[in-house]
Amino acid sequence: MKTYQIPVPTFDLDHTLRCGQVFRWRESKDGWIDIVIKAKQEGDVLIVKSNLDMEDVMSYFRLSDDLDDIYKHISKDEVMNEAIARYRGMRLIRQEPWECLISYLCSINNRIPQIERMIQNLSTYFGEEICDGFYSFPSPERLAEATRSELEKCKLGFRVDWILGIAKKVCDGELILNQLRNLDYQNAKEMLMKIDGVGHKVADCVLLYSLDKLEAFPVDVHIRRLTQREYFQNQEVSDEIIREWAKGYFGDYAGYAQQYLFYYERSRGGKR
DNA sequence: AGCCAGGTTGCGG
DNA sequence: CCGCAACATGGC
Repeated sequence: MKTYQIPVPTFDLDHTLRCGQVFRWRESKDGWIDIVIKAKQEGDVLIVKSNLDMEDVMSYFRLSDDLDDIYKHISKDEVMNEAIARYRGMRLIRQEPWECLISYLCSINNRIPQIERMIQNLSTYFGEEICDGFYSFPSPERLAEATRSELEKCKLGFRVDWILGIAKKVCDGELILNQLRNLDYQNAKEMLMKIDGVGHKVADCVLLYSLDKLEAFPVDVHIRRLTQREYFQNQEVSDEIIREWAKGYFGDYAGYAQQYLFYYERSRGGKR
């Protein structure tokens, strides 16, 4: 276990881990913990304990993203400015694509606590025990050799066959997720959407959260509700219209805008 | 009890 | 291209 103290100019660990993009981090008395990483923030310093190299930690938290420049690009209106003011320092996280894909398949027509439970179940049933009580996310190989009824124990619902199918594709080399990084956004999205169970939303999530496509703008119920209310005068417009609008309105960093708006919309509970 | 949740698919128009 | 229901699970 190595310890890093990383100076971070514009960064907020709490917002970054609470905004709904990752599903395995837990908050404890002394900071945050994932399977192999512990992290806490003291002022402008991020303190990390992990076996990872420093550069991997920097990469994971996207500490090289120029947030102030990104804010300049997406600060288009009062709604966006309010979201930025509230969550200043929130960064996207660069996730591992395989885990990201399965995680967002679990997100389909689901709630966050249950998504977290499914991922926890998958890990304890099919992952490897790293240290007592902590299990890694299962490998594609391990999931591909699982039976349907074994997977059903994880309470995945109708997602079981999709997940099995994807695991097999990855094992066969038919789907090489990291390769999609080399394609542009449109082409990578087309490839992802050939996968059974992957539509626009899941594809955009995987592209944004794990494949560095910052223009991806995942449209889910919350983003749809907020966008129609704040930008379309309560008109009902299709998701395709919303995606096209976001691309033109927010530009290359639409994905960052999406994350701020998503968190903003989800945490305005009760406030009309 | 019925509706909804970080949707997708397959169907009929 | 559009809208629509079904899909498994669980919380309110």
